[in-house]
Amino acid sequence: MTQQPTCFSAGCPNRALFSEIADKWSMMILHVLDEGPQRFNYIKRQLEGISQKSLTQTLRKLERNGLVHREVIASSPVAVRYEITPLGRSLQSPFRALYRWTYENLGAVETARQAYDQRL
Amino acid sequence: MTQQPTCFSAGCPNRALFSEIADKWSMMILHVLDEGPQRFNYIKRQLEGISQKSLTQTLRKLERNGLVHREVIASSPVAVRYEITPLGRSLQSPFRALYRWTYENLGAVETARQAYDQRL
DNA sequence: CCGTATCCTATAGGATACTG
DNA sequence: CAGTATCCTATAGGATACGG
Repeated sequence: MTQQPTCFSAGCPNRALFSEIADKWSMMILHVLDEGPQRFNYIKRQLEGISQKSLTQTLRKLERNGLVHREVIASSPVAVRYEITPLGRSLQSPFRALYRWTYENLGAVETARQAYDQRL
Repeated sequence: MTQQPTCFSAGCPNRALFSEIADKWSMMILHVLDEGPQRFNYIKRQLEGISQKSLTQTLRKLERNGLVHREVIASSPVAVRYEITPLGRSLQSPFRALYRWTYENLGAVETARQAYDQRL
């Protein structure tokens, strides 16, 4: 254990939380909601390739973890607003740092892949 | 598309790279290798709960993406050294930022979960 | 010691159909 | 519109056995 607290044990709640949080859809949804509150189908249209089921599941997970607020507006037909919470907002900068890394280093990674694949 | 480049299309290589990179085991392996080059079974002992198969797969993926260097030392029995590359090192700070977030906000997340679960 | 090969199971997640 | 319910498949990943 170093002074920077890290945790490798199987039952570690941080490890579990990391697994829940660091997935593609969560990151993309929070990014969409960063612009402002949005409705279910608007989010769905932004995320090419997501199924309705996956979107619902991911939104529920985000809501349960306190990263997104869900508000039902009683109209006909019903409308639902999803809004990022302050806690969710605080997760943006780590996410952006990771995204920026992929953006800046994609070329290096692809070069490495070609080198690896040609050594076969 | 905002000025901060992000990409939501299904075929986006950044999106794929993010999915490959942002997993629990990759993050933990890079952290272990941050101390210095290590051997297969040492890494395995650090990561409670990982199977040999998963460790091999993840190490290969890291190697292919240029984040880890694998060196076979011809002895008997054979030894293998895994070493983090400069590219791998550059990924550490985004990872640490994400880990730090889980560490600092675990309490808030757990509170949110209790509130959510009691509204049923 | 460091794997590969095989089998097996659990889970994620797409497609589709239906509802308040 | 915003889901829920069901089915179905693909993939991840553990357990085990064996090999260089």
